[in-house]
Amino acid sequence: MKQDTRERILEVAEDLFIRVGYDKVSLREVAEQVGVTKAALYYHFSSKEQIFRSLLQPLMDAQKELERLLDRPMTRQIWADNMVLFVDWILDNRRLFELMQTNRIAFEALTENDPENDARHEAMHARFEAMFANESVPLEDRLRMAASIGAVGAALAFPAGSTFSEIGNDELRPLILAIVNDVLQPVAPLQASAGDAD
Amino acid sequence: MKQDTRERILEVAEDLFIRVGYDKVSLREVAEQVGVTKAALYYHFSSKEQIFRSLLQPLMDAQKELERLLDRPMTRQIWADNMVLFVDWILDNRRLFELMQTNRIAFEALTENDPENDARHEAMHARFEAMFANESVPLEDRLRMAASIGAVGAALAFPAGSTFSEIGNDELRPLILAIVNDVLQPVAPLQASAGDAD
DNA sequence: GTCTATAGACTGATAGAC
DNA sequence: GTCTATCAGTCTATAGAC
Repeated sequence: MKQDTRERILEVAEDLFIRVGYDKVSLREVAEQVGVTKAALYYHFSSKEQIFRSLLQPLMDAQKELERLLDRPMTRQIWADNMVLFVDWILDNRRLFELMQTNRIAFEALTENDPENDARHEAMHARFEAMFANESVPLEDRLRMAASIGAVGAALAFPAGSTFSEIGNDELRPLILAIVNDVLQPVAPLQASAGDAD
Repeated sequence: MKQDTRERILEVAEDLFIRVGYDKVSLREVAEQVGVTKAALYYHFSSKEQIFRSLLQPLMDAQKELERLLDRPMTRQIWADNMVLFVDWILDNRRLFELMQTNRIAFEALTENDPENDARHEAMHARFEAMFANESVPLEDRLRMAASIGAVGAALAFPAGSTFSEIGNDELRPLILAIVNDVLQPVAPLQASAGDAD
């Protein structure tokens, strides 16, 4: 029953960071809920930031893949292909995605202090901005690309409470892909969403 | 040139809250950038929270209207009508919307301390949750309603920098309404987006 | 209206006993 | 590995002079 303390810390921290917010959560609060003292936390992690970083590690890893995807010429069709991968990743990391959504600013500040990932993260930001500002792509297309991300985000972690959190991935996936398909309206329908259009 | 100090405080605070985050911004930082001392801030506002609250006041006011809209039976068509109003409101309050998006948690915590608006805000939350959990409405429809909000949000305040902030409302409005239309696929096309479908 | 100075309450983090 | 005790730093907010 008494699992590894390190993992209990991560669980409690993730829960509090999502519900209360990273900045507002004190280590005293985390320690209390885990059932140890603050000092015990510092045995397992070198800082509060390290706890946050540990939680976000899978996201940092996925960033490398994302970088590769953003390197292709951006058309609606290619973007639609990317979105399928994006949706699948999010479905496999729903809590993590929620953590990132509710602590966007703290997450950004994090990478700025990270000498290793900072360059990569900043490059990714620049790539996004360049993509959305690229006037050789119709404004409508760029808007639809941005909107498709937002649509997926809201479906999986709606601002006002995680409303669809009890719906299973198998049920959500085709519905979300169909929505993405409708937003992007690519030439060919997305896999798994064929025949789903209205 | 030297406008009212009170307004300069609000401007600087809004900018910093959006870029740095409400929790991370200290009043010392705000005062410095305004060109006064912390104490001067307290002459104009009773607390840090009051500054935030002043910035969010238009949003609190809009909440009453929102409440009315959510009180109708929820079909895709009605939701589509609501979204037109929602898009128009956001287009008229883009900075404010950005402030709310980047400080979602701080915003939520705010209303919890507000005896007047707390009941209203909580009721609105409950209404949203009930709406998205209402199993008499097809899951697909509920997902599309949530997604339409996210799509609009991302188009107007994308996580990675406010990318479309230099595009004018007149240009954005029909494009965004067309996207909403595609997400919701109501029986009749939305106004202003007719003939825009693929 | 704005200042200097400071109170009072946290916070993240460390030292050292067990 | 976990504890008690404590430090140094930062924050919001206030008191009182000008």
